[in-house]
Amino acid sequence: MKQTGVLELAVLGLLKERSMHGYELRRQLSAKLGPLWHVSWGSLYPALRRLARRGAVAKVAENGPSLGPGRNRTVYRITTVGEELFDVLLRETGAVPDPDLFALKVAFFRYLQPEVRVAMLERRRIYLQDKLAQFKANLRDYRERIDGYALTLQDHGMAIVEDDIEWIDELISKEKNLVVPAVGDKPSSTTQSKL
Amino acid sequence: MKQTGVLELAVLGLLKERSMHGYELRRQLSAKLGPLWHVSWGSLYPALRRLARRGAVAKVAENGPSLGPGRNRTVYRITTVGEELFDVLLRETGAVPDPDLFALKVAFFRYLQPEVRVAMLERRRIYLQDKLAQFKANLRDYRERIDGYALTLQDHGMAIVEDDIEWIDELISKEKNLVVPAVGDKPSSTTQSKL
DNA sequence: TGACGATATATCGGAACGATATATCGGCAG
DNA sequence: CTGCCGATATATCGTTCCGATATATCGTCA
Repeated sequence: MKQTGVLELAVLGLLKERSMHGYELRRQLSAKLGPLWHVSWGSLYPALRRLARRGAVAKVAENGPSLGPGRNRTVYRITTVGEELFDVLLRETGAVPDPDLFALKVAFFRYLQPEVRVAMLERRRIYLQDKLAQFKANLRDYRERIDGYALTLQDHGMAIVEDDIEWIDELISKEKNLVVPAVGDKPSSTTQSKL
Repeated sequence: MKQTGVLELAVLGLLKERSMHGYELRRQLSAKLGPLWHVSWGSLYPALRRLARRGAVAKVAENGPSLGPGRNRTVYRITTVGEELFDVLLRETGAVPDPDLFALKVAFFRYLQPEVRVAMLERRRIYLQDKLAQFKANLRDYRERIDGYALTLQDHGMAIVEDDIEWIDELISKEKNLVVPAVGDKPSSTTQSKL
């Protein structure tokens, strides 16, 4: 059951913006994520089929001669079932250990309310902090028994996780600055954020 | 064909140190890499079988009553075929896009000569620099068309890659300091590295 | 005209994962 | 003493995802 469903979320989120065929789906995705995640054909087309089988996406009537290069295109649109599925997948509570999946969720943050965004970021923060603790516990137990290469590997791993946490914290504080001030607060023009 | 062979390399490298059964293989691996990589049973045991089928590992005669808790253990040892395979996999030239695989290779650096280590690190550096270029090109082309979340995602992705490059550079310079000075060089006691 | 690269979809085989099942052992709480 | 729990240990199922590869058409430029 490796149904992380990362492909599903990606496809649905993009089709939410507008209908597309597989090839363009991939282009749009790599525009959004850059080299962070490279979708392979061997996963994209099957994912599209799975979604179609589930009724989450549907083929758009293909017509008109000469629809540009490639010609043999199958344009998909998202259905109401798909919209609901997208919402479920996006809001899904849980640790989200897969970095690709988390990145995707952030890429679709605009579909979430600020509170939900913050909640998700804080969940991620806890996960990362836990990972950091695991690194420390591991080094405490095995530092003597591993060589310098394994050590620098884990040290660098920790540094990356720490960077991740810092980034998450920045995102959280940006989100909080966007929340409307409570009654009685004096809004200051210097706290504006233009994310 | 996702035969990155990351499991194969891991198992062979650990069995090179000493014979072990599956459960302990996993413990040793997580000691070496910490939470960097978590091997699942669903991949470890099949990998062990694949290696056995290839003749790279063999079962050690299992005997004696009461061999500790769990009891039903199958201890594997590496064969000469396995030693050769390990060498091939470890030295294998190529981009190594999979970070887990690269981490593993570093974890087994002690089995490589310093020149080979440096060559591998420099290959990795090129790969990362290329990735950075891809980020830049992608932002150049699409910056206007993506939202702030996608932007910060890619920015952070770049920062991580830059950190990675710095780390690689540190490793490279450490390796170079370990190389015996050329004839005519005055060895200085301050350039010692105790990696 | 024909070579070439971009566009477009499809499929195959295999690797890895998460979940789960099963069984035995040691320890310790009741 | 008994019953339960957690650690030890192996195994398998179903699914996802990947890399490679095949196939075909279109536009372009020599």
